[in-house]
Amino acid sequence: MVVIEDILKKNQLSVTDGRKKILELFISSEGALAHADIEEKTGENFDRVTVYRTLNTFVEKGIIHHIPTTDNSILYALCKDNCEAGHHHDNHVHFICDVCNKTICLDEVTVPTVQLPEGFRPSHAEMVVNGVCGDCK
Amino acid sequence: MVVIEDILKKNQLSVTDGRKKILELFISSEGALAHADIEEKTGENFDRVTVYRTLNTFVEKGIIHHIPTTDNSILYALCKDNCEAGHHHDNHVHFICDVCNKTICLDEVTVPTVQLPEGFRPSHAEMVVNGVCGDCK
DNA sequence: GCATTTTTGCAATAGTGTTGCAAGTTTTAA
DNA sequence: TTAAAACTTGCAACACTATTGCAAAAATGC
Repeated sequence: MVVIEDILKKNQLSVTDGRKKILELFISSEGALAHADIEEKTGENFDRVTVYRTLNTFVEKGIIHHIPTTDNSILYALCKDNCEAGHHHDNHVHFICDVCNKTICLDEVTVPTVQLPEGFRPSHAEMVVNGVCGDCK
Repeated sequence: MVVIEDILKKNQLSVTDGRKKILELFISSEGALAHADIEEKTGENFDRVTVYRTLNTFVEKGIIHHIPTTDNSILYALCKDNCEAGHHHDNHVHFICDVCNKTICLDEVTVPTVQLPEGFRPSHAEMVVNGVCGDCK
């Protein structure tokens, strides 16, 4: 797939097998992925360390973003096109399905602003909703 | 302090040095605490395992609750009185100060409901706001 | 194609959380 | 007050997750 190489090149990254494979995984998967998912789905082809480094690189370049979770695991999902290196626009709500356990970016649902107490100034807000997703209902 | 022992007894827990010390810590600290904070602040007096088990016990009994974080660490904070074992009422917004790094429960700010896409049914929502707190402003 | 730059894999290390078990402490109730 | 029962603790061992340094390998630029 040429498209995948282009994404890497556009972000000034060397095109390597590992990066292509991992990026492909993100593109073809609906929900968010954890490090463990990636290791599993890429088979035994890559070193754990390579996966970690690739994920970090992708986050730095703004190709994927970090998703907050309630249960203390790290999840990643593809960024939309308006994300740039070091400046994410991922202010949407994340949804975790209690049934299929997928984490889904609700790109069309933005995090609402809340009224904070006197003296508090917000800079960023995250929201995670649990429940049953459209596929599992 | 007699009050601390009463809290433990009310929750059918044996009164031990470790539990008293850790509960005291929570009561006297403003923000949320991580496992590491507790180990640090209780000195070398307790085993790591004891701290883990005490925290789990407190969560089960509804004395403290789990706070979601963006950065994959586990934080705990005191529950308000209306929390009971197995049934938390901690649906308030949590605030993380970018300056002092404290995590604060905004008990008076409840998590807003958002409009989800067709077919999604929510069961629970968490919200974490970053920014500058009242003390650091 | 060759030199430079970047990435990878390995080994080692650190952090975090859990479990089994024996020893110690707290509770209960006589 | 004391002894048995119940519970908690500390230790050792283990598992999982993540990071770093370094040499070998691959990708890039010319």
